[in-house]
Amino acid sequence: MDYDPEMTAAAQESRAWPFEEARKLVGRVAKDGRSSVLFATGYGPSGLPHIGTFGEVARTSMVRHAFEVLTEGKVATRLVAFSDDMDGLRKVPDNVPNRAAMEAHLGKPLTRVPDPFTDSGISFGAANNARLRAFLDRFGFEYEFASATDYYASGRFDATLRKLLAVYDEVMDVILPTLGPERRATYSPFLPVSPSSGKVLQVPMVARDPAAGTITYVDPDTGARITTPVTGGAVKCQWKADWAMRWVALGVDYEMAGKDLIDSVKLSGRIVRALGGVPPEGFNYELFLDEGGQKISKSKGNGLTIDDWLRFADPETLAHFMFQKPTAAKRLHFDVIPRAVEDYQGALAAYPNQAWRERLGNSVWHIHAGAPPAPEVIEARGGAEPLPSFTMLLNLAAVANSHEPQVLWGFLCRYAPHASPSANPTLDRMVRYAIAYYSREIAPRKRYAEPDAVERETLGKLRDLLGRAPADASAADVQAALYDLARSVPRYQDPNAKGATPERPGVSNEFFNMLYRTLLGEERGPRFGSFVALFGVARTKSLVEKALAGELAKAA
RNA sequence: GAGCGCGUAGCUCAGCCGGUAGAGCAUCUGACUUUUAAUCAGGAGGUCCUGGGUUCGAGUCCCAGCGCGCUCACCA
Repeated sequence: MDYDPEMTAAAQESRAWPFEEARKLVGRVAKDGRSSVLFATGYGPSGLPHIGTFGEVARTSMVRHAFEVLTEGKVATRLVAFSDDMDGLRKVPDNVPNRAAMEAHLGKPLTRVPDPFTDSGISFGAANNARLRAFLDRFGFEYEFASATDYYASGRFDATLRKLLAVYDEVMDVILPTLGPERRATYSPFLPVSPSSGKVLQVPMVARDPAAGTITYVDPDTGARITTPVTGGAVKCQWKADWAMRWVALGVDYEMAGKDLIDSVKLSGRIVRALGGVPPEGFNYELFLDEGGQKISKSKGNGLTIDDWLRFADPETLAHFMFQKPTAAKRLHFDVIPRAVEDYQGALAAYPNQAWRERLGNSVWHIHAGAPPAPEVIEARGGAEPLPSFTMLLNLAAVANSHEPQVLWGFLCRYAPHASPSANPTLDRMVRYAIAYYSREIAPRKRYAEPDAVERETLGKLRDLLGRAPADASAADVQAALYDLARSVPRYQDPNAKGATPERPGVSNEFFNMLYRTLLGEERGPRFGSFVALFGVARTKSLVEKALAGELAKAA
């Protein structure tokens, strides 16, 4: 891999946050002269993959790439996406089917709970892991997936688990002062998996033997006194101890976390020191809030899911959102998507003409690991033009009242005759996204007006006019016919219109506004002749008939 | 109680290493169109929360305060 000297020079001074983060690691490497660093992200598969998990992987990847540039590729890097899938199922999620069946598995490791979404016998933990990986793969992240269940069972944690048992008292000294009296009575960094019920138990230790590597507890279901090794998957760690144990066992150098975990990061760091290790670098990003300013959480099911976002925009736009100010709380809901799309496109368009200094602060450099694609252009007005903005496409979808990409393409081709879905794949995706967004967010809010007597009569004339018009009537012809129709209705006559004469009155805006209100459910709309030409004479006629039958106003 | 974020135009926000305050939307004016919204040109609008400090110079850095909000204090 070659690095542009001007770029690496600019990187040393860049104040973009991924570089600031990466510099912490540069210092760490300089200290002990090691040849590789390990980045980690955590994931709890107790619910569908969280948009925050994507954010964490995206942001960590940005730091990783910044680090590689700073060190000119001389230090190897790895990124582990670690799934805490041995955690006990605490609560049946609200958004799953077969909730009653799932109740029976409360307390068991997530990899021992059947997935409620499928009948394939796969576990809930494994299924959610697969869902997360599918998305990370779709975006093209480079990472190694790791399952806690596998790591525990395979013995990869055994050495560190024994060490944890040896420093048991120190760990208790770190954790106990932070707990309330009730939990303090039962706390243990080791959570044995009950051989009788299969549940992950939160029980106090009655004895332990560091030399043998065993703990002893009383099984709450059977009352039996059980001695078990802490190794080999018989025991899982309580999560702050788990985090610390994992950091030490894997040698994690960098892991970021949400600000709700600030205290946990501190405590886990102290446990790492008790284990004789050095806690990883990292920082705390602000949380994502829903529309009402509440923390987005999988248990509440509020806020956007990854799939939600991808119905309306490319993954890159979500990565762009994640790049922006990770230390500021951000509302993450449908309304922010169009803006993220436009900002991303703007950043992509600006990139080629920027100096390195600006490029390294540009989100697209970080999103695309230093190699952003050339922005797509559209042939129009005899030259290459930037793509129409997403809000413009949304406007088009709204005024065209259409759920079909072809109708939008009809409008677009008037502006750019040489554009087509095959020549402009990005634009084609945006058209589909715009329609999806329109259908989801805008169409349901339409309010169709019930036509009054005069309006009904006028619409009746319009229906007859459309019935007589040829199927391929031009926009101009329809427009002219509309004006003539409106001229015959006193309500819509406007003697003050430009070019109006007493014999041939002008037409007031009120006529068109009436059409929009009754036919499109909007206050404003497109040039109606153009709309008819693109939407189709027959379809417009049936739209008018529906309005006359009161179906539109009733449905809304 | 502890920790964190935010406070800039009517609204949503940007503002990089301190150098005469920006964008989008909304609004207003004009052009164009047979008076409609995929058009164009232009205008108006700000005590950058407050008070100190550093500086030749502060929206930006430091200190204190006010306001709003979130998170953690059970679990992960």
